[in-house]
Amino acid sequence: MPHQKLIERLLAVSRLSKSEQNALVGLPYAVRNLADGDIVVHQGDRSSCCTVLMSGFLSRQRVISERNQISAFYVPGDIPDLHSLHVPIIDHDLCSTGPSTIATVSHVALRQLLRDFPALTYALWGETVIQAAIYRNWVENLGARAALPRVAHLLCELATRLQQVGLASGGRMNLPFTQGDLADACGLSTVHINRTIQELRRRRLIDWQSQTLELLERVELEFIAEFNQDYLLGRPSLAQH
Amino acid sequence: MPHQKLIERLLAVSRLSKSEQNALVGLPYAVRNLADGDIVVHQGDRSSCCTVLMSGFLSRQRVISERNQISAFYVPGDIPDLHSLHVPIIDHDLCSTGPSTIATVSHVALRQLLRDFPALTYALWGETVIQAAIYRNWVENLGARAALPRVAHLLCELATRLQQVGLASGGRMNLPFTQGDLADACGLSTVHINRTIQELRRRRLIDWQSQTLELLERVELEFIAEFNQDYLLGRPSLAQH
DNA sequence: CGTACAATTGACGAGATTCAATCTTAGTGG
DNA sequence: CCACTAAGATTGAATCTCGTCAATTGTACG
Repeated sequence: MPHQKLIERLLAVSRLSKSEQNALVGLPYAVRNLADGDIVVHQGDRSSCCTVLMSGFLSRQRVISERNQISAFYVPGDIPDLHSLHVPIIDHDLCSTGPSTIATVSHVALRQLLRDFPALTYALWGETVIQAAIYRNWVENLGARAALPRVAHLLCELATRLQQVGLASGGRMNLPFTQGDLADACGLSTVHINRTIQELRRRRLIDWQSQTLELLERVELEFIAEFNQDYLLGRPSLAQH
Repeated sequence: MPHQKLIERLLAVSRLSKSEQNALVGLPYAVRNLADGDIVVHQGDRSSCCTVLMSGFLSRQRVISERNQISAFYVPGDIPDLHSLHVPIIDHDLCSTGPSTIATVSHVALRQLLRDFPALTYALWGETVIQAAIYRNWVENLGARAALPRVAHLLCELATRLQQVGLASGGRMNLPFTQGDLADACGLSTVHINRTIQELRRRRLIDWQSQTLELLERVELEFIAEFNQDYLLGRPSLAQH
């Protein structure tokens, strides 16, 4: 399987031996470049391979009540359709937000790998556990937070995930999202997202221009968002106590 | 591990050999009875065992922005804290809604079992995949649907999950939830939940009294909710084509 | 330099919240 | 068996957050 970012992520979450890492690296894969808006997998497709995001961003989206709802963003190192190994019918569009690069690995090859290295099964299960925790936090975000803390929470999450794979330092990151994308993810209208972002700017909490987002007052922002990064760390045990 | 409902669920999702089923059944466990409102696991606890819900309902909840947000309901056969095997620090309260019975299985015993029967690792991973799909649907529900379809969708989901374990037939089920519980799950106020339920009653879509919910016009209700049960089935492949 | 798309702004409306009161129901003790 | 109590369900009124509509401005790209 490709790419150091995935290995980085998995190592952050699980302990993998050198041979397991090598087996991952040795997986056959195909690389594909995507442009903004390209759809990787369509809703209804039957999938026979998994996708590893190598660079850029993907989003999972589906039209609900005539509204395009984004239910997940993916950053490099993520495997957005890992679940297709269990449930091959895809029920969302997976699409590139900004240009991106992906690698695809066939289910067949992946299953063989997991048979040979059971610890990898466990490690990938751990990936699913973290993805579930992210969804859970989105549920809370959409269910309980007003617009400002809701947007703040999403930005904190993205910043932390990008940091984990070395794509954000000092709170600065490249983010090719439009305000419409944010609106679709936060369950708000573009108009209201616009006003919310302006408010975040006015309070000097963020700086966002020409696809570069900078979190200016990280502590204050995380306070407003009630953000706690523990759910993104596979091993909070190391961060605690 | 205890209980036929879990086996039923796992069999619905994965193929398990007799010996694997027997190994599951043979796991040592402790049974506990809970009263309404009892907390199984507290936010912040370090968990050393997993919980299998045998009867009744559990809910996962946490206070977000001074609001109690429920991010999941669990029905018999579910393992609400399966993820604690990977991330032992629990970041939500898990509490009994109505009386319930649970069985606890130590992580140690479970890990040993998974070492002996790799197929069970895969099967439990599949459980996590389904739980993630449920979260994803909640994200969409909270992000995109107005109150009426939102409540309808939740009721359809619960009915389907209860059906899977034989606890709902003909759309009738025992449901010990208060309107406040629904409100916490749907991200709405109790007042608005009340009005929404009245509207569902007025349209003769549901009948709900003395803890018994009946879905009267299932097709119509699912249409309003845009509900599709595929995400709850581990093997949509069998339901399709 | 025009075109298309994203961002911004203002005015208005609707869905949902809040507050507060009342009604209903189930459980309790006398 | 019934009054008493507490929790849940219901109702009305006022309010507010956020959505919709529609127009305008800004910006990247050919």
